[in-house]
Amino acid sequence: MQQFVDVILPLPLAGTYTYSVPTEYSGKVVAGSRVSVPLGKSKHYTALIAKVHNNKPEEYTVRPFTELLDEQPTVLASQMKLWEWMSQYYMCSLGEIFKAAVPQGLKGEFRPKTEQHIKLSAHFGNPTARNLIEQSLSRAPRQKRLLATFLQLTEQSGHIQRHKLIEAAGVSPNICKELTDKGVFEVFEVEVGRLTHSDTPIQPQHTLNKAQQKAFDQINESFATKNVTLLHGVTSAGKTEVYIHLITNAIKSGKQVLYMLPEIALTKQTVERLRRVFGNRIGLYHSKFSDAERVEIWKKQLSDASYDVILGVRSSLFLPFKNLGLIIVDEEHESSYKQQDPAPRYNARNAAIVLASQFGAKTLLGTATPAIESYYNASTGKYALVSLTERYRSLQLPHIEVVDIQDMARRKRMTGPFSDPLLEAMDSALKEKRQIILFQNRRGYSPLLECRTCGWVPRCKHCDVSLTLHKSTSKLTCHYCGYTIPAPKICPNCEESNFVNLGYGTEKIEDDLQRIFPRASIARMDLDTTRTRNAYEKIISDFQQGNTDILIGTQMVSKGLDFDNVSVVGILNADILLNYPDFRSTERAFQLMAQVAGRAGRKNGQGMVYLQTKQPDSPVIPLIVRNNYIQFYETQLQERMLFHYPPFYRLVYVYMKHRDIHLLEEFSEKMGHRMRQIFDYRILGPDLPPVARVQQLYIRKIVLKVEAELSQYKINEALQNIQQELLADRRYRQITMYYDVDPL
DNA sequence: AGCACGCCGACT
DNA sequence: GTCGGCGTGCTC
Repeated sequence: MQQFVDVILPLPLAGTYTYSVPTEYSGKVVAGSRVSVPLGKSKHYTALIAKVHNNKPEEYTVRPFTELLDEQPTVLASQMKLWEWMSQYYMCSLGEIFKAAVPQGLKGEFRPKTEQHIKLSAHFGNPTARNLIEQSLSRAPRQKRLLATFLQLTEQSGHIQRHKLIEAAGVSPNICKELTDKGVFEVFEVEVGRLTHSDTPIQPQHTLNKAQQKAFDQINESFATKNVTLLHGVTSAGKTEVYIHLITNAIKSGKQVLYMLPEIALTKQTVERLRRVFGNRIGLYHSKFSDAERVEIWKKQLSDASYDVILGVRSSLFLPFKNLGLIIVDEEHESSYKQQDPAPRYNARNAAIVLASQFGAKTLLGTATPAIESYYNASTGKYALVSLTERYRSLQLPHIEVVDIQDMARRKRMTGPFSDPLLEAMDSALKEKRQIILFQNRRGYSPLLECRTCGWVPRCKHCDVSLTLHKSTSKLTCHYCGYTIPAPKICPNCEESNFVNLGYGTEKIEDDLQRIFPRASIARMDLDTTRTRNAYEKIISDFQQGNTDILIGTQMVSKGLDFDNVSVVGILNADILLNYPDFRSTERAFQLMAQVAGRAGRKNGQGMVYLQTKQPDSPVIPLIVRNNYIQFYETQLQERMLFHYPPFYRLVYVYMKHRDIHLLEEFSEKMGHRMRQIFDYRILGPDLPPVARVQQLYIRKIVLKVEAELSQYKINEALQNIQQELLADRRYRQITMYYDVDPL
């Protein structure tokens, strides 16, 4: 009988596509195997078989697939089960999950990962191209813009990733093709990534101290009755040691373990600690790994010699497992477990719990500052709760001093962003050869450049935000889309040269500090200084070895770094965190400040934390000072209940994007109206999101708040029906819509 | 996503 | 009339 396969394509297409099975492959195809399929006139893709069947589709002529690429499935049935749950719950296509889950090397046509880059054609010098802009492209504004963007972005390198160029110019890919067809651009492929390996000799594991042993026992006990356990352990309580013992147990009973960490906590330190115990039985999965290595790990997981332990980031939960027994989600409160863009917009912590339950495995969530939702689940008995309150080797918690910077400024006791008490503490720390960490949640030099004469502020031309000055490169950059222009010398509005830098980014803080402490060695850790994996490791190891006295950073400095010699931590401006316009701002501020504070006072006495703020009376401040999580949790829970937020209500954000603001407004109003008919008071908006325009596209957002006990399945179904209904109108076809379920 | 098709405005 | 830019819609 003629066989057919429904396949998932690595494209943002809603459903599956059906191909016939060529006779040579009949009986050999199974779900999870990859096939090469033709699509459209000349394209070929690597697709994944979702289903094998005998039902011939009647509405169109079926084409046969070209080649079966696997003898054995590349994606196991257990993985597909997770994908299906994810696609339903997070309202995204299987294709989008396929794209995110499977390394490029398994999707592409067997060749190593390449990127398409654009350069000017050989006979086109830069001057010729500029000429072209002026003259022959005068009737093609889109192509002109693309070429201008190209010239601007490739001043030094001469080439750029095709995708990035198209995005930066905000044009459709067609425009790029046209310039290529014309012979202005040339496309060439750049290979990316190669793998590395390291070996650490195996050492016996440490024994647990009394408190750790107690927590270990309680966790094992809890697993008898609960599927999920929350380990609430103060910073430096040695949670990792407890994890190691749990992992050892699981391996002994023949099970696999997935140990997840947020990206920035997965440092060399953690890896080496685990390698010392588990040697080659542990596999790493990190987003900065080359694709070749990721393919290798994937294949190893499919083989009989799969790793016992996978230590990895968010996406590691997509790896093949055959016999999963335990998932550990460390720093479970971390927002980086939530993928924001692109789809699938999933929360890896929650998806891990689903994955574990599909295997009949247990999940352990660990953190010093649990997410409100997680602690709520623990207190209602949905999760078990285990506390670890004693710091390892009885380290003292740091003393936190709140500094009112408004009052300090009035009394002339501020030097730029630094208060006198902080400077004095830093001065004596430096004299004692102790180290300092300064935290400022803003990168760049200055978030706002303003003309003193006329008040002009440079703004991104694609997005609805002001540009941040980066002094080291003399450029203004948009932190949303990356749009970059040279910093102006005179104001384009009034032609005066009278700029003032308002606010402080990490770069300016580094600058100012070097002037105050000229002999101190200062390092900065933020997105700009850690573009490559090596740069990141170098900053950390330099600091650890004492080569750096002061480390300035964004939230990167708050995570999983164990430094023994830090005696002073400065939180330069808590107000940026506290004033964030969002229902989670207090939670985030508490978590971040508690984590940053936890970096101080590791050895030799008590550390000091200086918490600078203009709002010393904010109710969350004393809770941070006393490290009182429980009270913080209770006040937050009250607010969440009062204002209908998680964990009592579930949120779904509905986003709509389009180039034409009028069409978008009309559509979003209709959408809001239709949603209200079904969900009534649970609908807010449509509204403008905080950044209402990104890369030439206008954005509107509708918020859906539903009682947590209502059926998530039915809600998603209703939403999708409304979408289908409204997009049936041809005029709205071009509007992009997507959902963010359980947003952060 | 990427490509072909076809509408429409500009210019010989 | 024709050329070419660029939006639209389809791909099993």
